[in-house]
Amino acid sequence: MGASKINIHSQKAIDIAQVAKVFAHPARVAILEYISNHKDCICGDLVDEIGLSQPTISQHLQVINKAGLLKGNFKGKSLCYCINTKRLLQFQTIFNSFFSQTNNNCC
Amino acid sequence: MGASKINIHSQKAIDIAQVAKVFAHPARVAILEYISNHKDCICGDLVDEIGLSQPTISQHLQVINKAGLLKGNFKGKSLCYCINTKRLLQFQTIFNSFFSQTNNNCC
DNA sequence: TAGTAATATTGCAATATTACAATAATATAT
DNA sequence: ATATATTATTGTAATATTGCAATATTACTA
Repeated sequence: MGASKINIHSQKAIDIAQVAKVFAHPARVAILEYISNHKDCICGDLVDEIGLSQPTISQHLQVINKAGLLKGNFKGKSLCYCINTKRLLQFQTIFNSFFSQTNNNCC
Repeated sequence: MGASKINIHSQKAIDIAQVAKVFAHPARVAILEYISNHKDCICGDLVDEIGLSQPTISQHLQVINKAGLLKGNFKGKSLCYCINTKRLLQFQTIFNSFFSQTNNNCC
């Protein structure tokens, strides 16, 4: 019982849900916005900017990264988080195809 | 402490996250697809189609409904669930504006 | 007004997510 | 190599989500 009975769903539905989950938390939305608005890639101050602790930010970054949305130098002192533009476009495509397929009206 | 520290985020980020949450579960994606693919609005067999119990489907429908994505006759025997096209388009607009704003590349 | 057929609500259990303190790991500079 | 500055990981607690059984509600019909 309980949560997560995902094995009964189609792969397509699972994929869409997984993409949506990345954006399903305000912190991750804010992180993505901040990164994209700072071309100098000084991303260490996400903690100050967003107001969550460093481990929490790191966790959210991991979620974003696992979804393939990050690019850059991930290690050391002068690291650099950037948006993976190609992947983001894929996400947009997935969403828009879902939207256009769903945009019927029967009543 | 623990979860939900949403008061620190911008309204915009919260809005996007809330929209995303609707699509962040395969069952809800499947429900939306099923409804949109059945113009006759015979939606009572969502339970059989998706493989979750009636209360669970009802809960997911409630989430979708609270987001404003449903239209139709919600009560009685011959009810009818339909997609609220206008609202869905709003969702699409919100997502696409987020995508286009975020689609930078600094590396 | 019962009876029927459908969805909604409630209560509860299991899992997932979120958040942070403490610690570990990594790369740079001295 | 050691110190420093940064991010990642681990452990733990709290909240949120998911799912179903049991029950309530709702509208239609005879």
